Amino acid sequence: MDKINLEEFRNIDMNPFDGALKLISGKWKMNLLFCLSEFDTMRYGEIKKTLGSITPHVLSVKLKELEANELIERHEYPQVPPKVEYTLTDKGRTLIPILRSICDWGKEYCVDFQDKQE
Amino acid sequence: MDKINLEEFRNIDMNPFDGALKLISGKWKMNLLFCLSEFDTMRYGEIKKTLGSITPHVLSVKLKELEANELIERHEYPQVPPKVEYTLTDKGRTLIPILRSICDWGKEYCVDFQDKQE
DNA sequence: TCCAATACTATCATTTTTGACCCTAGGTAT
DNA sequence: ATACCTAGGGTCAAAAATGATAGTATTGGA
Repeated sequence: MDKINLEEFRNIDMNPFDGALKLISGKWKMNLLFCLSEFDTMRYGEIKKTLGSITPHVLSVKLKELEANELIERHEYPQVPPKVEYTLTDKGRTLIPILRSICDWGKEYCVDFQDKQE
Repeated sequence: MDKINLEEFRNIDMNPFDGALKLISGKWKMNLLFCLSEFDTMRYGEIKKTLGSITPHVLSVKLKELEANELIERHEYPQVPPKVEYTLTDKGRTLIPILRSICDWGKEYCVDFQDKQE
């Protein structure tokens, strides 16, 4: 009787949210962005070293995706051995506050993660 | 000659960042949190409807993960047909600013995603 | 001549994530 | 008696993401 029309009970536009996620979600992507937000310029090898367990393949795939989405830039120096530097673009830099706040949140709520492994 | 020790060129503590990601990354998870941040209380069916393409199985898996991490709470009403409501916990609510800023970022930088499909 | 250095690529293998589909409980309305 | 309602669970299957491993190019130096 007092049944409401469930077809339109309430709605939300997830598009901008999904759109953002499409660019920044996926393993390693946010880590890469965070790295570059902390250290303006990094070479391929430095990133790899900093992330530790990422494989070269995955790293280059992710770097390419981020570059395709214009969040990072690739600067190649014509020398041997090769030297390639990565930086955030202006668009990428607008993510810095978000990345920082995620890190801060982690500091507050995920500190004891390591030690809790029994 | 001027070779530096690459073993310690620079360092960063990714732990809090990774810790945070561990709780909120993965498909659907942020969407769920975002949903619940927009609508304080939602029933299982409402969430499913709002997210559209999520399957019941995946939805319940994700809800459980978020609950296990104390980001959301499950309130079950002893009635038939069943009624279960989900809300953010206090801890989960601390994510709201982050979720909102991601959405805002998406509005600014990912608006034309839909139309650009040719 | 051969090795070192760097930033990758290519080719699989594997893991992780996601989805399809059907099933259940147990009051209520028909 | 029986279909209906909701919030899932169970069991595969499929797809997507990630990983392992080895290899390439170039040039200066031992």
